Amino acid sequence: MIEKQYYKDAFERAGEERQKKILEVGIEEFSSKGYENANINIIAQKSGISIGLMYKYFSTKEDLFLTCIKRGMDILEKALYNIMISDDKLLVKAEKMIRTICIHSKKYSNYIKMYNEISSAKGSTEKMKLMAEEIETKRSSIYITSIGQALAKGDVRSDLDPRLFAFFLDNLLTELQFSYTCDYYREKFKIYTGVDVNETDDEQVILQLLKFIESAFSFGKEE
Amino acid sequence: MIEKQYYKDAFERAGEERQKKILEVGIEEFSSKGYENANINIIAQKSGISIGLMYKYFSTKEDLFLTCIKRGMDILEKALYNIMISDDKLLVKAEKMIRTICIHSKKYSNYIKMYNEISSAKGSTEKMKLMAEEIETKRSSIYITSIGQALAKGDVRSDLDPRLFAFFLDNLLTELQFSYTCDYYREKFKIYTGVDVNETDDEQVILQLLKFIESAFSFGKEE
Amino acid sequence: MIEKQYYKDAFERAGEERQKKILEVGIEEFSSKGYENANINIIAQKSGISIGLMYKYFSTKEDLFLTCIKRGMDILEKALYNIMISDDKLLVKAEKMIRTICIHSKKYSNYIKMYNEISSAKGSTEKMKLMAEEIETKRSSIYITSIGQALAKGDVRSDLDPRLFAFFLDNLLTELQFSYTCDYYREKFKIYTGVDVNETDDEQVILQLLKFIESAFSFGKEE
Amino acid sequence: MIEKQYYKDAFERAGEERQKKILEVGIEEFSSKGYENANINIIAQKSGISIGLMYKYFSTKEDLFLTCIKRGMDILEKALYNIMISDDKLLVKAEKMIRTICIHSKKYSNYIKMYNEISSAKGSTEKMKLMAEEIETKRSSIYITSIGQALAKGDVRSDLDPRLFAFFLDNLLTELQFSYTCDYYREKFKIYTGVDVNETDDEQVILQLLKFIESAFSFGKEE
DNA sequence: GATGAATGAGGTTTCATTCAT
DNA sequence: GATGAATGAAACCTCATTCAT
Repeated sequence: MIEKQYYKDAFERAGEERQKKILEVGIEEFSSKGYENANINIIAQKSGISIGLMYKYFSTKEDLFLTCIKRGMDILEKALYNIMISDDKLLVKAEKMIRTICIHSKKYSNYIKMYNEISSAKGSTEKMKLMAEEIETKRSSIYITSIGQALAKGDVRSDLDPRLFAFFLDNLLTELQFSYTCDYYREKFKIYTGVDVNETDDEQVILQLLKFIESAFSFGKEE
Repeated sequence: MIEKQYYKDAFERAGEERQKKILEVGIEEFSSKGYENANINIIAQKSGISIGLMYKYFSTKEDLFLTCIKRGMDILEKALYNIMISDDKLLVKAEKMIRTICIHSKKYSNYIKMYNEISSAKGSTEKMKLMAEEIETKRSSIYITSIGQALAKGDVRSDLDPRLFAFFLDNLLTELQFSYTCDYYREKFKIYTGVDVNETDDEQVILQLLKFIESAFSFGKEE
Repeated sequence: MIEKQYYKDAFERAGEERQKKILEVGIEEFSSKGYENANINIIAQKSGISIGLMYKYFSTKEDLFLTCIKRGMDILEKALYNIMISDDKLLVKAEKMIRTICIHSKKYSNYIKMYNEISSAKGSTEKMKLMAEEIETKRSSIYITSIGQALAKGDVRSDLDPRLFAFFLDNLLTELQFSYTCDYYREKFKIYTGVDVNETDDEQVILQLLKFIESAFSFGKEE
Repeated sequence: MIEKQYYKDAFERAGEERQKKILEVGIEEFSSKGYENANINIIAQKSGISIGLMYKYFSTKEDLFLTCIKRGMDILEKALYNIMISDDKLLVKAEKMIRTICIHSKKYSNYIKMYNEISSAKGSTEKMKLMAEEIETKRSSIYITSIGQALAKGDVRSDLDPRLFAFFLDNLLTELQFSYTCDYYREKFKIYTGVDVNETDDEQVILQLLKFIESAFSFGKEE
């Protein structure tokens, strides 16, 4: 995987302050209105730069969007990465990750919303595919590696396919993220559990999800 | 939950042939271009009716969209419902459902794409919420009831929260649907498993997912 | 002046009940939304008839509008006519008329609003001119005749032009009507007098207007 | 009263030439077709600018309309103001004003038509009310102040209410304006006087109106 | 007489992108 | 580097009127 950049060189030469501002404003705009309804002229204006300069930094609206996504994902990924790098057993890692996601989803809800946005973008361009590749490759390697290690140590059942189990694990965590941040998924969460995600008992959710995952990984494992 | 209709009465009076045509064209347009980029004038044109008449049938673009979604979901739901209504044990039901989803996701990919679209719509209006409520209430009741019955019969571990486990189960199946149909999720699937979803061995995916679910439900269960 | 009808013969053959209903609904729609924004389909619907039948009764939206106007004006004109037919002196008549206008403007505000609407219609068609002719000819004859009689009796100053004075009198009364009913004129009234027309002391307005008119007509008159 | 502006800042930055052109074209369009039937695309085109730029100058069609009105009214108001600022007695001022209105109504007929248009606009928005307030407050202060001064000097009868008399005076002059410019009112004028306003003897109209006003103000005045 | 389905031109407004300065 | 004026295609939605039944 190549670390691709979606901005022009000029953006790198811009001050860090300005970079940060543009991305912050962009993330706010894209996450609240969605890609199609976000207005790049307004993003420029709120960032305190001219629209002309904006196009010196990014070739298209899409590139700005992609750069915002990447920034959001990078921050989130770092948090998850630090957890997974530890020596803990898989299930301890899983627990930490779930807890982190509960906390982070609330704190960085805009990032999750953007991730939700991109995950439903139509007309997957080559750039979008690159983006998916970048984000998901990072994540998947964390999961797959961890499961692989656990498998080698005999910590988990031996008949599981590490890639597919990593996939399922990611699916559950991704949906949990959305449930904490995105309108539709929050509504869905409420319908299933009967309570709004804001007033839910996080511990109960975590406990049950851990049970779900734990058994999936441990079932039939030779002691 | 009230069965809400998003079309005007005039649409009901239109011939079945025409209804079908409009919905087909609409679903194709919405699923391929997304809500924002779909063009209602083109839908009318391709359906062989005037734009004026289109607005006699649906008050707004949103209403047409919602009607398309509902149509798609109803068809899919029926298939799932028939499986869940049987006397099979939970895990047998689960297997049948997973298989059905693999098949249906390919056949009715446009419906899934629309479902993906609505699940990331911004500015969730009251109507969108109603839609979510309708779709998810139906689905959740299938899962929750089934798990509840299994619980009563002692077929599954006794310490699980039926609502949350239903939620997790739905999460896994939803993501599987998307993986079979939506660009971003297909890319993601490929990254995790290493193969394109079109060329993957469905049996392997099904087998592994069943293992994942089976253990989650059965772990620690008293024999 | 020819008494022109703007409806088709079929409208005459329709039951009185229906005629009344259509006109009532039309007046409500036109006076509240204005000519351009009024919707003839809605008028038909609210009147309980089909749009097709509506066009059997009236050739165009304009004709329906004109018929509504006429109906409104006829009712109002009758009230004024009865006052003017009396034996009273001009100024007594004037007082009665002013009082009537205050009362009627409130009761039949929709008629006045339509009159205001037509008086600013653009692109004066031949029909509009006919309408103006009909309404204004009736009114003017009342004023001109009355002033003429007063002139003959020596009740008013001899150097006035009865037609122009009738014109000025009508101007004052027309504006008073509007002040009691139409948004813009109400605002204007408030600005000049300092109080909302709804909370104003009608007697003070009447008294002052009478003074204004009385002197205009009587000044320098030989006793 | 606050001097409100209905255009965006960008309009101010546009060259004076362009501003003038847009307003001229707008006034022509609005006054000839009325607000509803005026076409903002055509105004842009005739002004030699793109529709996009038009919307950089004015947020909505309504704002463009309001700006046109204001421009028209400002010019006219200045003319009236200069007359009223003089040392002349009230009746001399009145005569000058009437003469000015006769001349100006012909020269700036489009402005009067727009004023007529706004005075019958339905659904008076907050902006429309502000407009009314601005225009009428200026005018009323001219009349009320002048009458007040005349009252103080004993030039007019002492038992008149200056605000209401100002109101009546304005009513007469407003109707005169309309009679010289607006279709319906012209028709009405013809019906009352028997001659078309274009072929009428202005002097006779002025003379009679002055008589009407003069007596109203002077009647019973202590010599 | 009565219905109401059907038409389609037309108008307001938005916004990504360019380019002269 | 920086500005922001300018473009114009494109989309949603309305409604007077017709006509087959």
